[in-house]
Amino acid sequence: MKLVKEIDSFEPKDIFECGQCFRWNREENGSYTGVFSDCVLNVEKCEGNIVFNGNENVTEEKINEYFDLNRDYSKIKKELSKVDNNLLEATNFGSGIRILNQDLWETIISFIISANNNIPRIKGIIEKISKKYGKEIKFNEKSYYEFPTPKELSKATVEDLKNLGLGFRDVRVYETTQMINSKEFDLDELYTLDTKQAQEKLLTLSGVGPKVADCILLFSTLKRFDVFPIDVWVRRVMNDLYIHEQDEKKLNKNYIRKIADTKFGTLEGMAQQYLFYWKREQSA
DNA sequence: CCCCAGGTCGTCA
DNA sequence: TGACGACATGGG
Repeated sequence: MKLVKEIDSFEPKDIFECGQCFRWNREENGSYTGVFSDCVLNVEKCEGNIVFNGNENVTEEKINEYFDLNRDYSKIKKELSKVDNNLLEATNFGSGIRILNQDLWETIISFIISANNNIPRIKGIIEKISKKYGKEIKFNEKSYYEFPTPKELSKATVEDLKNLGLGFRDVRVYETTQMINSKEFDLDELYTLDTKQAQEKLLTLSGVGPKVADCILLFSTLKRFDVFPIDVWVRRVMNDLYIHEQDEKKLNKNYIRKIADTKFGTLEGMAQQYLFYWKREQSA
């Protein structure tokens, strides 16, 4: 299928390289190709329009949902840019960011793998998992692979996972997969909980701590903006911009979170993403 | 050889 | 609670 849309606040590079997703890759012409659910899709910006080119499973409805097209990002940026000059600059820099509605299960496993890891390697591991345990999809003569279902991934032993290069995360991915596949952990229940409760429930999964839980809440279909994932980059940018005191407070996550709460309010998750992308691209 | 990467977990005070 | 080291792997 092919679809052309005029969309405000939509820049492929900003969306796919702001750290929220791991299955999108840049093509030579600057477009991006990726896989979500059973869809393979190429996204390109041409003279202000967004061109979507995908396999037969892609529909406009799925695109609207996945790319969060029913949300007014101009309004969010306007709101955040009123906070201070830092956010003004950060939202201008990443003005084409949209927070994707990614599959909850896939997001959980992806961010467990992200722990103490770097983005290129995270992408490589997820690709290997998909290739080995997910269904093949053909698109333009090439093979792509769906991210495996819990049932499909539950066939992987700890040893299998280790061989894919997961490092010390092999046991955690294994245990969490078993918990979800057996329904001991109910994914659907998360949607019924408020953010705080959902956070606590996510923490019961193996390999999910505060940072990973917040990323899951922010980047999946759970879509909570009232979280503030703190990793090394966010800590760095928050220290640089807002904390000019002793080293003790600089290292304190709760202190950073409190500043984020009071400054950014219920949009703190969005603020985090603009700041993360801004800071990381600058030092790249 | 070092250090680092979208941290979590177990342990110990 | 809060600090601290271990934990695999690959790239710079």
